[in-house]
Amino acid sequence: MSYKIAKVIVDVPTMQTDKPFSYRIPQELAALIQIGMRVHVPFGRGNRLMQGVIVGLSAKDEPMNSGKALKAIAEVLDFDPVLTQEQLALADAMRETVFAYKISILKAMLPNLLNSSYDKLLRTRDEAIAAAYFGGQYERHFSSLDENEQAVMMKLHREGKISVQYVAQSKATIKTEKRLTLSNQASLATVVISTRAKKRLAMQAFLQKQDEGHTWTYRELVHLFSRDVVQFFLAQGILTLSEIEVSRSQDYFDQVKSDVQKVLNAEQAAAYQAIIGSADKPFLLEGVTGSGKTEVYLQVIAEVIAQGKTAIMLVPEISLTPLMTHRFIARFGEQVAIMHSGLSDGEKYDEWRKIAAGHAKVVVGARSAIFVPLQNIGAIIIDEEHETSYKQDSNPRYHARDVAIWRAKYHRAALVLGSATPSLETRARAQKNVYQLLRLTQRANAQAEIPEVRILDMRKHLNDQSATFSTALLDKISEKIAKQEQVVLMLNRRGYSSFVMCRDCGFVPECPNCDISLTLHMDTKSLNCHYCGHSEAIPYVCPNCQSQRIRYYGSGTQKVEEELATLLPEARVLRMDVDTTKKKGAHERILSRFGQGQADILLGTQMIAKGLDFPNVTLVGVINADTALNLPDFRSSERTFQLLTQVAGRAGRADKSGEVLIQTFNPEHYAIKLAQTHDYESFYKLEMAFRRKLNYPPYFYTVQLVMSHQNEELALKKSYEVMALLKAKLTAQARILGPIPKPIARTHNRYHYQLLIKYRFEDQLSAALNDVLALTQAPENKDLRLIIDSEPQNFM
DNA sequence: AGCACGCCGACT
DNA sequence: GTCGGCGTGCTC
Repeated sequence: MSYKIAKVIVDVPTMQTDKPFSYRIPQELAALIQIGMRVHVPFGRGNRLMQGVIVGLSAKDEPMNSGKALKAIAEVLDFDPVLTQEQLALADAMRETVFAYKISILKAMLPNLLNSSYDKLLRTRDEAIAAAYFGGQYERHFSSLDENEQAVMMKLHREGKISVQYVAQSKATIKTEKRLTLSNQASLATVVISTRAKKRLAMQAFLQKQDEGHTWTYRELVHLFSRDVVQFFLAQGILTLSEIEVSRSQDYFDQVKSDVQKVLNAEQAAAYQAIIGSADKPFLLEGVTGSGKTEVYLQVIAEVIAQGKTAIMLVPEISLTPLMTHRFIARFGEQVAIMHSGLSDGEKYDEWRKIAAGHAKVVVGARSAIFVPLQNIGAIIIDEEHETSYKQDSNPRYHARDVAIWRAKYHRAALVLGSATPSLETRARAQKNVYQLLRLTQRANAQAEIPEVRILDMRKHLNDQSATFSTALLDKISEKIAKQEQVVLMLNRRGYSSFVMCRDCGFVPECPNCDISLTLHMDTKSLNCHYCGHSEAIPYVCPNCQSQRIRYYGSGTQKVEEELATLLPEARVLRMDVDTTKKKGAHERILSRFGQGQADILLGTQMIAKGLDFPNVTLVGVINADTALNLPDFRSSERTFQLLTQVAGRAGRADKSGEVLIQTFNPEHYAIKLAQTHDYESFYKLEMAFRRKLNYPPYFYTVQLVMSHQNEELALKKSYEVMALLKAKLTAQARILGPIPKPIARTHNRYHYQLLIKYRFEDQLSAALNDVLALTQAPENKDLRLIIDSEPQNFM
């Protein structure tokens, strides 16, 4: 059977184009085309070429465009489908729950490089134009012209003097590596080298010991000797240069020693048996810090691979350090593919190709790795299941956990959600037996005791010299340093960022478009708005009081670092935050320096709470436990509890016992008190009671709607309209909160109002939300923007 | 998104 | 009279 019509979703993310369009399949392409391939199709009146994805094929040949002849597919971009049938089915399912356009969902499943960028290729036959604008050529890419020239081109096009062809540039490239081969060892001895050229002589001696045909990477030899010396032997014809295709991620397999399975304790073994035994329902693996969850994951994956299946392992982005990935590589070698945001687009593409080709059996990655095109999945594991980074906070607003549930069902794979402090939603499902609860209550390393946690009431420990440090914490730090032990200090970053402040009048520069202070960017020496990108110079004189004492406080951590330097001048401090870890590999460098004892104190934000394990750390200090508690978010207690519990687990993991000091202004708060005793189950019960009383998740589902408009009154007025529409459509049991202004009420010069729907059973919800969408599509609401976020994780 | 169609103001 | 401003609506 040959297909004549293809259903194509085009890359135009709007409500009106969010449906398949029918295209005729030309005879010559009929044999090539398959569902899941990318194509270029002429779209719109101008027939500009758009990228699209084939989601269906049909053998019917009657035109389906209300009488008009169908346009034909212009080009097929792939030799093999880039989206599997499973992924297309998943996209259909996501469409129902995630309010996003189909094309946005499909694009989220593909590596960026496959979303080609568009350019226009200009052609002319007019020699004068060719000489004037195209440098004597008859073709020129539109994007290579400057703005003025582009305007001229548009005019010439209107006059018919040049033709325009749309070209989609595939950004996908394949990386090569330079290699050097010892190809003429015989003449090595006869090469004339001055006795003063020590490096050349050294390399000559080195090469004489090697066999003919031995190959090194160019980098390797240059590193060993120097570029000039290598070039010398290359010029002498002793070495020859070649280039081979490499995967950009190859290098991380070097240096990793392979590793064998550890013996599981009774609890771990029971969990392992349960997980490999059945895939009827998802598992919640609730295990205290250090209980060896990772070893359970590793052995589950090993079993899955032994059965000829594959596995996905999700970890939060900030945990995805080499330290972590090495454990997987050490166990599974080159069967592992790593996907994280630190990779360049090219590297991600290489990993994706490796997975699509079936060369990877295990994928370790952050949120988006849940979409990888693995076949025959046997297990999906989500570590630190409670992390909010599993929910994407831009379109499509999916939760990796929900996608995982869908995929696990599709493949009949085991799904494991692991955490020391599960999200209430997940823990509640385990309560109701929707998930099977597995517990690990003992530390895998039996000698490592749970550290003692002390709470410091900052109201009683006020320190004359510092608002940040209580004397108790400072004394403890000095004590540890004197004993040559190490200290980790954590600053709860929420509520802090780098900013400029006048020390005389307290003036803080704010964004003219958004209600937020400008953040400092030392790399560009400017003040930038985190939301709208507004940028201005750093002031040297306070615009408010003309004082010259206007200084910057880097990130909160930078400010604390300065304070530490005056309070404890003898301490060597390493700072780890977004500023110091921006560069690739910086994260690891800081940690390895700390691990080698090059500093006494590691000062950082949330990121230090994750999985690090230094035997010499005997004190963990939390500088401000409560800044997150007062945020307008019903999950703030949960977040605080999770963070404190996690960071407390960082102390005393080996033979030395650890201490944890938590500074707070809310010492009586249950989230802090229960974190002190590592009592997740009590916290769960207490927090559930609050959620029940206030009708929040997990008792109720939530949907957040954010309306924004340049005009504040209109934003509010439209919000009320939306609310009225929802009220009319939904049952009386649904609660609608708001509209209230967002905590940052204005960004991009737009005012944001939010509504929160809390509901239990609303079969009309989807219809109601679609009505809201339709309302915002009306011409008079052109300037109104709407975001629909199902189960929002952040209310800021 | 981007492009054509269409309906109003400042020019030869 | 016409050129061109950008508001509106549609794209197989």
